Amino acid sequence: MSEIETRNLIVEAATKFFSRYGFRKTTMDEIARHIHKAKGVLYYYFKSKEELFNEVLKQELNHVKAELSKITGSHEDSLAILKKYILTRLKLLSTAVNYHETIKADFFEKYDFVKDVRDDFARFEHIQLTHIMVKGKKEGYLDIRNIETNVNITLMLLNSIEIPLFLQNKFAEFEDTLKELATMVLNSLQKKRNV
Amino acid sequence: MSEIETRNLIVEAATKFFSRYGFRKTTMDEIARHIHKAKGVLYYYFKSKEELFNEVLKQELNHVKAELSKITGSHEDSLAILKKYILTRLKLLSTAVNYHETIKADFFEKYDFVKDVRDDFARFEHIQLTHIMVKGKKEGYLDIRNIETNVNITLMLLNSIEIPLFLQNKFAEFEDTLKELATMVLNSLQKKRNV
DNA sequence: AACTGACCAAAAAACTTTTTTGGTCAAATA
DNA sequence: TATTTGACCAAAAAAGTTTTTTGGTCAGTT
Repeated sequence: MSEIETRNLIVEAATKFFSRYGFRKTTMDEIARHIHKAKGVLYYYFKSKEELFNEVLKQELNHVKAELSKITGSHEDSLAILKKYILTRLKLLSTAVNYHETIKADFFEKYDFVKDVRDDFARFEHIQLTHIMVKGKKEGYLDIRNIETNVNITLMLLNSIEIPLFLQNKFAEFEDTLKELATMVLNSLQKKRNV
Repeated sequence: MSEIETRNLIVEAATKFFSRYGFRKTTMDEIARHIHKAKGVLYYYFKSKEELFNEVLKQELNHVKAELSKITGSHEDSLAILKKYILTRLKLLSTAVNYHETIKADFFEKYDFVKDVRDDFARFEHIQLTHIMVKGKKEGYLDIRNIETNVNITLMLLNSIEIPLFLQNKFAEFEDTLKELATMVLNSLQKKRNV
């Protein structure tokens, strides 16, 4: 079996178990058994359990990044893009259970080993939102003096509501409200003239 | 010693210990010793440790409520009131450590016994914000179609950011940004004419 | 009415034993 | 040479046990 195939099988199986049981409750042995291999082979492809989890998380977030990139790159106007971005981001992340685990860990043990992947995602989002807002300003839709500040506040809000939504399972309860939330964020950035 | 005096002494001492060590690590005996009384006397005034903590939390939140009421009742225009309300709310709650403990508990054990006090505070805030927004609409400052929805979103945001701010100790880091956040919320509700 | 101090059951903490698990590696396979 | 294996080990987690602490009670005192 080719190296890449086995590696993929491992990540696939790991994704299954990590998603269902979480990092701690998943054992390397059960991942190996699931693909009918000896446990040792996992260590041929991955340095440690932490690195394997890292890879799973990375792929989970890569999927989100790919979808969000599509939105940012589309040819709609920046208002529509921003609204779609916010709603899609929340929708996609709501199913990213390994990502949820890492934010939950912020209150407990801390998963230091996922810092790089999470930082990468944070940087990605910063770039995307900056891009959208610069575009919006150019097009005259958005009334933003300090783009950096507005990007940071928007990201802070988006990150903050993840906790009630994903960790306290209020996503279903708030799903409709989220549209209003997005509208509110748009509203706060939109170019208008004071009455 | 009069009944009310002793009761106050107990609550005062309890506040001290609960604030420093939290609900679980504080013992009824040390509270009693601190006021040079036998432990049994605590149970003359309070049904249980939980009820005593409840009283401490209640007073903590009553202080916040009192300050916020002053703001809501002031004679400034509704935009200024709303901005002050948001900033003061966050500032005051940032020092309410027993309140922090109860939101932290949402991720762990759950302190069911504080539900009433917290619900009461939530209702209070709902009323205050509704009042401010109704006033703002009447005065023509705010452009709000559905007040109920806007109140709920604003509260959801305020509640959400408590977690990074208070539990992950990012209050100092974000303190300056909060002003911008308040401005952003105001902006989203303010009456303007689309360009 | 307000308070005490001895008392108890239950829970938490501390300690011990047992089991599981992450990780290694020499040898086997391909 | 590139993969894979299975036995192996130290360390950690889990399970089990003992000891200590603590919330709560109550008969009796002030």
